[in-house]
Amino acid sequence: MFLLADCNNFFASCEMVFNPKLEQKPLVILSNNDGMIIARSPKAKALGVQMGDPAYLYKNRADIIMLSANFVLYSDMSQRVMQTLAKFSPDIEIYSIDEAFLELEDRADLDGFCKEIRQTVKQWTGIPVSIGAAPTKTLAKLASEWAKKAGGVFVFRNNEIEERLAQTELKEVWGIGEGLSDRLKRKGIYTALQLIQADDVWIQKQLGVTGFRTVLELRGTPVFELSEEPEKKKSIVCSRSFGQKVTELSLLEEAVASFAARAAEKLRDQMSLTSFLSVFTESGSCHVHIPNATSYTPELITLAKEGVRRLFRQGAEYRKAGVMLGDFTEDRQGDFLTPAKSDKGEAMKVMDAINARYDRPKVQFAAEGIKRPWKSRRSNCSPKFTTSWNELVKV
DNA sequence: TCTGGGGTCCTAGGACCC
DNA sequence: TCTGGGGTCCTAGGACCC
Repeated sequence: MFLLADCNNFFASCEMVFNPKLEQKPLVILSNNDGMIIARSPKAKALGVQMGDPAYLYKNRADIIMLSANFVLYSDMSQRVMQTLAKFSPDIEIYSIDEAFLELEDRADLDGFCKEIRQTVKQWTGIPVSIGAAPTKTLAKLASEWAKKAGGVFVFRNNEIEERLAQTELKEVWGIGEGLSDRLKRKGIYTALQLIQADDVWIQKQLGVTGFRTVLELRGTPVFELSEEPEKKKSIVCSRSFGQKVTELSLLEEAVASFAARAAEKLRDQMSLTSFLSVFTESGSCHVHIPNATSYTPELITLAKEGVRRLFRQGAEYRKAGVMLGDFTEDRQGDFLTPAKSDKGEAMKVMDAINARYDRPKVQFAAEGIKRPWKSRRSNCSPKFTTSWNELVKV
């Protein structure tokens, strides 16, 4: 059986753990730059606040608490939840910041086991989770949604498929988004049950092979396996909206240098080298092939700055920019002109180690800027309760 | 007059996920 | 006036190979 453990209102729940007064209030968490709503507490949902709503819609609502996103806190809390879940099965796939699949043998008391998991996560971390259990990952995803209305746990076996799927709308299904859902509706398919009863060839034609796999899973045939090892990324992006419009080239250079440095950190973290860099703004992009694959921040900063100089137009107002890395390798293909050995890698290791160890100020490159007027707005952010000695929760 | 059959790689765009 | 930041996979079509 596959279990999907899904944290309820995850970002809002993280805030409530350290500030229980928030439990009584409509609470929303804002995206970077405080632009839009990316998480809502139950009370905020009850008021009709939608995911993705722009923040300004609620600016004058004194009853709604709005917090800037505190991703440092959320990812630390996520790790605690995942470590707790891993105690219950060695076969665990961390699917996203707030979801994990577990795979285990079916058992008569599976319902009780799921309740125990839920209880333990709540007690050890403070985070409420919903758990769905089913013979396939796609059905487990559905079950976890039903769990939210069934006391937190829902165990789902093959003999209930028809009955349940008859009441399941297409867009609730993992892998079927709004586009495909609308397309199928126009063909007269409204429920998941109608979909799994359709003709195989027809389904493949409408949904492609990915959609067909989803249908097999809905029928109770496992297709998607648990992937326990996090795959290495094939591309890495770092992009941000600016806190204020940027019109000066020097500031735009600072920003992309800083994005390149963050992307390079992620690249070294998965021990890859990149041979492709792209710089982009709202109005265009500039791609560079890198002959000697690298993860050395200064080289990437240089390329990013060159790229943005080519994109820059005097008089234009820039609201966001980003850097993307791609075409990764693990080994450098040497050439006669590049020294085989250098201390570049060691320098990056030391820098990464210092930055991992200390909260702030971080070691950074001068090119990333000091004052950074382009930084995203984060006007109402909670402390880093669990990761900064200066911001520990006070009791 | 009549003209095959089998591949690969790359890219852009679309769809989806959190 | 104000609206994030990441990722993945698949497909079709073009270009090319023998």
